[in-house]
Amino acid sequence: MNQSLHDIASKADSPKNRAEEIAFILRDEILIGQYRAGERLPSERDLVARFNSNRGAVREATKILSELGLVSIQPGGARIVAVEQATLAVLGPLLDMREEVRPQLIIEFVEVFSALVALSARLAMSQATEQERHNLAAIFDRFDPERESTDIRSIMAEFMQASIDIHNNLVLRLIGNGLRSQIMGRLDQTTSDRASDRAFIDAMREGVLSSNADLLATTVIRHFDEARKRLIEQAEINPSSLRSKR
Amino acid sequence: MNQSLHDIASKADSPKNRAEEIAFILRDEILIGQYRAGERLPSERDLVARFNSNRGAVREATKILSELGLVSIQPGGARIVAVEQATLAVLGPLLDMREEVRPQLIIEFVEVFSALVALSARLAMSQATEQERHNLAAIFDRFDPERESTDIRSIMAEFMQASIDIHNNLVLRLIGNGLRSQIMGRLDQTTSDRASDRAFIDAMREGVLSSNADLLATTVIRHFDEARKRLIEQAEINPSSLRSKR
DNA sequence: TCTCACTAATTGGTCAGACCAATTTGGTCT
DNA sequence: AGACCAAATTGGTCTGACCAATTAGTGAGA
Repeated sequence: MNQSLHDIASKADSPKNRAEEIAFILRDEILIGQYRAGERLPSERDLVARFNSNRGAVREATKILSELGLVSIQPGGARIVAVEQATLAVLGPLLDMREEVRPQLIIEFVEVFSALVALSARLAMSQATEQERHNLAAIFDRFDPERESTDIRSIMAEFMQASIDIHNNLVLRLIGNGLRSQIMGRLDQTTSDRASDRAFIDAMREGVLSSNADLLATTVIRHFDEARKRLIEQAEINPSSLRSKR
Repeated sequence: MNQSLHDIASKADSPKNRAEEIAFILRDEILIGQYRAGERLPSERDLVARFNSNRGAVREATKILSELGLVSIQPGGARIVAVEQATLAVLGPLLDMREEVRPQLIIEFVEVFSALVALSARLAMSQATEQERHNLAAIFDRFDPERESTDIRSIMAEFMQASIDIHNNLVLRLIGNGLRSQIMGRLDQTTSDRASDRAFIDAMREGVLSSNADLLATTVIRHFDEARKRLIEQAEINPSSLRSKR
């Protein structure tokens, strides 16, 4: 019955219908590299035969792939597009499927996320009311070094969301949505230095309460920098082709 | 015959088939606010009647909307989702359709883009070979204060792409793709101080050649900050509901 | 009058088969 | 080799049908 917790936590996307089922299979095959960029996707009729389905469903599936930016559909044939031209929505599947690139990809995510959280913090500080700053600070009070459920990662995520609610930058919000839905929930549990976490959290709370955007932003960046270094160490211990071709 | 130039430049998306045609119309209606979030989308059969089409095409259209994150399709009916939960792909249409939010949206874009270019510059500097730094610097040599075709904006865009090619951060690249396809080409021509532009470009070139990531990043941020301030001034002169609800 | 259970209508999901227009392909001729 | 042409392939469009799940409506009972 209650298998939802596990499913949602890890490999997230379960197809809602036949079209998505087909689309996800093809998507994964493309991400694995089974087709090379520029190559032709099998024709709709071939896919119908392969999946024992009908053209309607297959067409909806290829529509999805096209929307992901993974294929380019034209009369005469559909062609595979390089992953580098796709949308953020391929990140999740990429994390699930390509174990070799996973460590590197997570590091790259941290690099970007760090800058975005720092930016969001600055923007929020520049226009937060006293009430909003107070609410923001309250997020950090949830941190409890004893309890694992309140790890710094979820606090960071919540802080990101809350700061976005304050400055209300739609561009930042949409990017945040994409990153959250693709990455969060697919990250491994990592052990971090709780004392160090405590220090970061305290610094951030102080930054928020004193409306010190610089302190806040630099603390955010320092925290993610530490996380990044830990990730690099792990990746080097377990050398799974860091900095490899994708 | 050669109408492509104009079309590509402004309102970019011309539907490739009936499904996209329908999808774009519905998308725009949703973005305009014709349906409120949570409301039900007309049934597929109703849409068939309205667009004089068939269910296949209509279903492909709603599939696209679902992929954009604008509607949530379930057996029993499809519902409109809040714009804030969509993907980056709604930014372009939003710029095209909602004149009132356009200035604010562009400012928000600049805020985010600034941080991302700065990040990209830092990452590139941290691992660029001498050859790569040289090529990067060459981009700035294209700037010519006399010729309008080489404005600082296109140089910045090219620098962003080139720096991404160096550090090869996929997350950053995908976000960059999304922003570029949605925003670039929809920005108005703005007049900027060519002398000031010259100064920024020179500083960036120096930053690149001396591998001074801090100089490079702060210059990028200063430039976009100036651009942002100009945009705010323009928006206040032409007061089209800045900081309004979306 | 309200609530709940049941029924009927609506809706999305799936499927088969057909025709068109454009592209692609393969062969032919120069 | 290269240009050209005809045939096969491919995506685009359309019709009509049936199923399963949801929703909305109705009526019985409290």
